Amino acid sequence: MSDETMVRARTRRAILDAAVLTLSQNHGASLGDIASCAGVGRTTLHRYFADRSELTKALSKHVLERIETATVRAVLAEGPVPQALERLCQEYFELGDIMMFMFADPDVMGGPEWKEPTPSDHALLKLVERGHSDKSIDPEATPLWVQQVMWAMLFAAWQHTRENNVPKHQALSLCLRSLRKAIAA
Amino acid sequence: MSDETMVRARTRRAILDAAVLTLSQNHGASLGDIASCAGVGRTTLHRYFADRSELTKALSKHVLERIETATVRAVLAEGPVPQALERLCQEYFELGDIMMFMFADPDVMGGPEWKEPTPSDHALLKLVERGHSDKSIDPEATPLWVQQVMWAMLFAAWQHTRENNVPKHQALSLCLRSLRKAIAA
DNA sequence: CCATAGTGGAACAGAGGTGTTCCACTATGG
DNA sequence: CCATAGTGGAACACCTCTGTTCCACTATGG
Repeated sequence: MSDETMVRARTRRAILDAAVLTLSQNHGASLGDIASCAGVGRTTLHRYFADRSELTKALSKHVLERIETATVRAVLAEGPVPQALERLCQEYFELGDIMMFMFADPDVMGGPEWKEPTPSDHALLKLVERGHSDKSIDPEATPLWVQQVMWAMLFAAWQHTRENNVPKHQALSLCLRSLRKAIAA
Repeated sequence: MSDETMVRARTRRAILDAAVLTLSQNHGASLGDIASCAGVGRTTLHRYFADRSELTKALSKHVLERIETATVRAVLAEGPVPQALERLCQEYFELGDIMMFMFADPDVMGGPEWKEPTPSDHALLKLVERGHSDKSIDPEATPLWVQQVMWAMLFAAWQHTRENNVPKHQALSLCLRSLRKAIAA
């Protein structure tokens, strides 16, 4: 796994990134579309991922990893709860294509690793509980609901930039403001 | 168009409803899937909609109509702004499959009638402006952003019932509460 | 220089969806 | 009763995507 050549690692990464980008725009894209988006022959794609299901599996793992590292970077355990949640949103907002890809292609989130809570889920759970303790989060808002609302708001922000040609920073600003108010005590 | 037999009108409606239901769950469903979900032969489906693009077109129109009637029922011009928005959310929430279908199948929203603002869009625009006038809506929240957030919250609520087995009334209650707070002044 | 890793393209068979035609069946109003 | 509207299913050719095989090409380190 990790004893791959530099070249192979780079190609592998290029294919995964291209898959995210292509599928985020066109859910029904063919493997040929993905390959050419990655600047790679379809044959080469099959050398790295034998069939579509394997690509999907790797893609799922790839997305999870990106989310995990983004969550870690937000250091949710530190500072006031509202600010921590804001940092998390900013990190997730940066993921961009990854996010829209998740919404556009629900099949990828069908694996067993998406059913059970990830470390990210746990970190957010703890954060919300902390917010309940120090009265900074609406007691009616359960951790699961906060999570749903956060992703929905991020989706809204990206959609806002796409459809209404709003600059990213402005969309993010609106997103953070609305989310903060929505779940405030 | 309107001089259809009762039988044909019923079958046509059954196919459209089945298409919404099927495609909301499985974006890549085949025409055969849709036909059998409607309790109809694939041949019959082709009698009503020559090819897939015609079905998509009719589906787009169907969805728009459902949204329009829901908007009308919310009588946005009457009563306090927050309550009016709440009524709108409740009406949209009732659409259920229609909503999730829209998010699951962006292709349907690609037609020209989705680019330019619909009567529903206009009604919501006026409502938000009224909310700005009487200080009941956050002045930073533009009509377009309010719209994005509303749909995102509705999506979150439906997702919340699907994934977390939360009763619909509870999800709707959370949705209304969070939306109200998010865009309040 | 050359052995090897990495790649692209052509070609193939298989699977599944699509659109069409044709025929047999059922129900319903005149 | 029977003519007609409405339907379902089988069969068909067509298309696209898929997964695979095979061969020729390029680059790079020893």
